Amino acid sequence: MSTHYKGTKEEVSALDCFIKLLRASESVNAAAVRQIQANGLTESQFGVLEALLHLGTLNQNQLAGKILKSGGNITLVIDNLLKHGLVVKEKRSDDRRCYWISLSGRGKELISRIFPEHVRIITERFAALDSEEQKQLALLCRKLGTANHNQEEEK
Amino acid sequence: MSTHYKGTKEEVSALDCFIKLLRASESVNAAAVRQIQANGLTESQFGVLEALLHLGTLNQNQLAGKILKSGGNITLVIDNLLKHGLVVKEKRSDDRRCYWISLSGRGKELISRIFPEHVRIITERFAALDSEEQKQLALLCRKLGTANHNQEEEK
DNA sequence: ATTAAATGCTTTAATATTAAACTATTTAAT
DNA sequence: ATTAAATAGTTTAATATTAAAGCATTTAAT
Repeated sequence: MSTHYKGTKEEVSALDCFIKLLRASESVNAAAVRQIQANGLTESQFGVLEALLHLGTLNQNQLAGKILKSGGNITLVIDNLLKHGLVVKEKRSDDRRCYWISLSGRGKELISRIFPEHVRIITERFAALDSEEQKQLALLCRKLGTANHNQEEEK
Repeated sequence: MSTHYKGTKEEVSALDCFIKLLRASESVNAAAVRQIQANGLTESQFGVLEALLHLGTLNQNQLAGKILKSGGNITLVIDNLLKHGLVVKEKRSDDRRCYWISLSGRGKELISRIFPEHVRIITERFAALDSEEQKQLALLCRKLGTANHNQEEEK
């Protein structure tokens, strides 16, 4: 995480790139998180509501995958959303190990109101890059993400 | 955070780019975190040790800035590093509000051993991009981060 | 010199997160 | 049909994180 490290050309380049990647994503994300918290939600709660809005009813396992959190954590996140009356949890009849999680009326109202604002904030931040640059950035990130994903699988 | 959102061209492009940026940095970071944890450190502890290795003695405030965590949190992180005998904490004589935090012998030995491996892991992941692509990615990220940084200041 | 504000750090309380052990249920193998 | 393995979710214990309030010290204003 430093620009002071003496290594090979490849290492210096990769490390430098990594730091800038982290900083950029942290920086944009910070703006998003501020808005999310201003609306009384945690990042995880927002992630769950957003997934339910755009993908419809899901079970907890699927939600855990979507927001990259552990199963145990999802139990608590859903629990808190239930307390706030933002989601509905129903035991499935066809597989009684699972629950259907979906948006309540209030939940749908909330996330439908917040999400466009969320998009606006992200879009504002990305205005620093023109359309072509965004396309390039997305491509490079995908290349990096995909390559890494494959490496995970190999193990 | 969805590819299902119907918005303007700008919004769809920004959102898509944002998701890929997040995924890419999460993906590379995950590999780094695995190694850090395998060595019995938390991400924050690693960040502090790394800062001390490359920047020398710092006070807690400076460390908080480096690893982007709250002051209260640094107190605990340093405390835990002290317990493991990896850092040294000395009250400054010229400003008795501050402490000098520096690496202990063991701490220096540990981070000096771990860091090159850390670099190797990052470099491996970034091998998915050639030198020119890395330069482009770094540039785009810097542009994004810098722009955002400015927006923070404005408020 | 005195006082007010700022700074550096700690403590506390609330919340989030994970890993691991656990229960209940379903699927697959024989 | 019985049993073993896999899957979905919960609980628990340990740790991390933050925000806010507090203490000690330094700096700046008068």
